[in-house]
Amino acid sequence: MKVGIKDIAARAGVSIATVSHAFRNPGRVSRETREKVLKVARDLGYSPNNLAVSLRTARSGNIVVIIPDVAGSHNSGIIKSIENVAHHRGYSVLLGDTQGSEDREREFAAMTLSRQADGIILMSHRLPFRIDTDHQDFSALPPLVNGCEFTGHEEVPLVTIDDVVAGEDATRHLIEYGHRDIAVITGDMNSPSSQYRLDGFRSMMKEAGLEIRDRQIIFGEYTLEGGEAAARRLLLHKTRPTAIFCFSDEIAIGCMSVLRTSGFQVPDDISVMGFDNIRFARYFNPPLTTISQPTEKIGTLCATLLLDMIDGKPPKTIRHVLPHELLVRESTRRLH
Amino acid sequence: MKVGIKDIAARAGVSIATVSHAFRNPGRVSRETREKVLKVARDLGYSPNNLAVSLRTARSGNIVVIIPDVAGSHNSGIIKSIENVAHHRGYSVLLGDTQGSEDREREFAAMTLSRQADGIILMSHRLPFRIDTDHQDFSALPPLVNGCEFTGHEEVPLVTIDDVVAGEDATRHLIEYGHRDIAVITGDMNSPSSQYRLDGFRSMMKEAGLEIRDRQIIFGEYTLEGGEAAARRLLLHKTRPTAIFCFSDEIAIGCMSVLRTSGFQVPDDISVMGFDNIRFARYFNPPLTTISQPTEKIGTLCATLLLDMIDGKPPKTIRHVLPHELLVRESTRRLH
DNA sequence: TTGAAAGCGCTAACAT
DNA sequence: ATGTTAGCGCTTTCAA
Repeated sequence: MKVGIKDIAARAGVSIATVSHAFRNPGRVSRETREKVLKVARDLGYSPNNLAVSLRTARSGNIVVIIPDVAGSHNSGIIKSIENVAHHRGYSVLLGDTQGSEDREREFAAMTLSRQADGIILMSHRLPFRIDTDHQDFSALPPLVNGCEFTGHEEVPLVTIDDVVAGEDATRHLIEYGHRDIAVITGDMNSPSSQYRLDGFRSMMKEAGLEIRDRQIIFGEYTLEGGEAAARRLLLHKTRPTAIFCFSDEIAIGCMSVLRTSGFQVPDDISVMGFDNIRFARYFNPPLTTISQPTEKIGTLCATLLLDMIDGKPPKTIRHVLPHELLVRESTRRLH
Repeated sequence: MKVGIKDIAARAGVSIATVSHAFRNPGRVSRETREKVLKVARDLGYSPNNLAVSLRTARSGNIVVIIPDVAGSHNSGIIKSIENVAHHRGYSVLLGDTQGSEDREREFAAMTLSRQADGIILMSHRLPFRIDTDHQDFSALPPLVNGCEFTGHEEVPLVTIDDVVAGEDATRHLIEYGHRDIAVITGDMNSPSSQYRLDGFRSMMKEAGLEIRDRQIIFGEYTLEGGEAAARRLLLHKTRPTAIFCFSDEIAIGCMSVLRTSGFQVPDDISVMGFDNIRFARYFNPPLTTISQPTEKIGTLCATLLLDMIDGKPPKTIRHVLPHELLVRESTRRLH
């Protein structure tokens, strides 16, 4: 039933080596034998067993992307562009949705050790290997690029935006709009990018001589529900901010929904600022002011870098900082 | 550098068969040898070459999900739940984002032929195989389950909702709210589920004795931009509908955004109804009235069915119709 | 231009 | 309980 290279060889009256060459090394086989082989292959409905090919060539043709949540709007955009370049270069992508679990990060990363994947795109802040025990040094790591997050290892190629500056830009916008009482809703603070954004917020507030009330910094998580919960805590207090800087658009959307049901108008009563510029941001009511991340470029660059590494071309630059952009729409309002 | 089963065998002073058994067939090896083997394996940093295992066992441990757009909110939710059950059952998922291209559907499906995947979850309305030529009959197809769409082949296990009834339910809601002038914005009409929804709309309108103006059926596509474009066409005409039934939430969101910028209030001037109940639907302003699809259940069932098939357990039921639900929120309004 | 043969790393039937 | 051995399906030297 399942036809292999040797069935073709038998039927075409050539050796299996010739069949193999006919496919991968057309130059080493005469035109006519090649055509004969190809025809027989077609007649027999042959399709190569890539497992065997991979075993032999030590190249699986897969890359694995390790990401906390496939369904997040920002993430799925990145995945899509990764898949796109991978496909163009003949690779498939294995999906590693970790839900933030370090165990699962490790499991997925182990697919390179077990030869099921040739490299890793890691959207996490922790390296899924024990450098000290599993690997002697970084050169022994499988091809790996770190996207959007920073593991703390300078040796690992990195694709990201400048979260500190982005945090500053967002805050500056609010300040320029006359806000003095600015709250922030962070995402998971285990992630360095969240810390950087908060650093940016703090430095800009300080620069403007504005006071930061600890109570107005809500440590949340990167979800719609996180935004809701945080907004509720914010509204509870006697004094309320005039603007809220949310560390993701999803947080902002969750937050705005609570504001609305609590009777607040955005931006008339409270300005809300997001982060990411997910697809939905400009469609929201009101359209979301946000920091735009170059989602597609991030995915494309991660994949390109990784595939180059797999091909033996180490990246010229280790640290790739892509430009972000402040997008002022209608969820923030100038005071007075 | 790369340690294999035979390195362990050598170091532990046993045969490679014993090493293999120590891992996969612990009962067939004495306690002490097994422990010795395991220890050596750990010391040497052994990790099995799953390519070799797969080649030998003829089981890749991968399933491929073929889906038009990974980044679509409805889709990514399904993928996430597929990934979840796959992972629990020891499988990985290969991502097949096709952007609607039939070629790419075929390419991804071919991964089963090339043994890189053991089965397929197909979110498309066309079978990526030529039944006549590639395969004699359906029993020769690789394990396959069809999700959310219908290929027209009754033999292929199917997980879906009843789109006709869902279309009727949506339309009935609008009619019950007093609307007589109802427009619809469809998605890609190549997809049978779109056709079914439209069938449902038509039959319900007819049942209510309401007139359907052809001009008020806009054939669009399942995107935010599709919703925008369709809404513009709708608004252009002298007479306007009082309600718009959109075939996806994304369409509805695009549509509402155009309504808003054109000065219309939703639902005061025009009611808008979505479909899918994506995560964002209830957070929208106004919260979206929609038909809820059991996203997670769809993914879970698809994966379970497929994995069972791979394990040699053919599904008892071929056609799985999951319940949908009308969710009345605030984007539709009772007339008068 | 073609073929013989070794072997990628592992599993599993069979033998001991 | 452990070992021997024959492959899984293919690529790739090396020789003819």
